[in-house]
Amino acid sequence: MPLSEPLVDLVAQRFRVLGEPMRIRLLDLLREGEATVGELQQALGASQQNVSKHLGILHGAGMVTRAKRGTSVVYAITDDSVFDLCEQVCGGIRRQLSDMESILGQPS
Amino acid sequence: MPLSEPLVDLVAQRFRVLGEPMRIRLLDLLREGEATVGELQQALGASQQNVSKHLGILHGAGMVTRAKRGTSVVYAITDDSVFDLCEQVCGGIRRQLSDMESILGQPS
DNA sequence: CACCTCCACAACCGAGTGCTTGTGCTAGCG
DNA sequence: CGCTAGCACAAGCACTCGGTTGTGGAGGTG
Repeated sequence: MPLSEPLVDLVAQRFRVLGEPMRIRLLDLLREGEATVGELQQALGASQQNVSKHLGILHGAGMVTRAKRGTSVVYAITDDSVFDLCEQVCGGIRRQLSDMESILGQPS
Repeated sequence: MPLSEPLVDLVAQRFRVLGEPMRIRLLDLLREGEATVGELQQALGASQQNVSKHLGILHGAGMVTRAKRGTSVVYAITDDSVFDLCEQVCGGIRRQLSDMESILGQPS
């Protein structure tokens, strides 16, 4: 049976959140542990406002947690299952690359 | 160690392809087997050009295969692993919903 | 209290994208 | 050969979105 329309929208919205390189990089940095906005900003070399904006989107999607510690704000991964998604995607990319190489390796 | 920049872009691009409701619906329809553009168009109630365009994007990402059969073009899922991704996302959505309900079910 | 740090929110702009309209091309059919 | 069906490509338009700039507020520090 086909998926319901609202569920389709939710799934698409979730994928769209992960469809930005900077957000992928933020999640990848938070993979090693919690970090403040300043630390992430320095690690990425981006503006503070931009980093904060993307972190807000990730927080709105429930993928990261926000906690105030002193004057700083600490972000952390909510659920490690996000990395399973990235792992599957990386696996798919590797598979396509190997297919490409096997084709290029045997010219007509 | 952090992910390399080109890999981050590839992963984000892949997620972005799945970040459109209509493409999710197309993959969901193809889940039951191969189908022509006209069949998918009728099932979705969308324009033929729009369906063809999204199918082209899915084909460019290597997620569906294209084959000409008579005057029609038949599309099919390339790799079933795409559905594992959707399953994980749906699982995450269900988890968040249950968390929301558990919070709303216990008012302060 | 004055000052600075750290961060989030809002407005703006340029680029990307989804959808529509229009068109051309290929394959079957009488 | 003329005609239709089925599909992909291209241009145009409206919308979304990512990035920058500007600003305000919360929380330490002297």
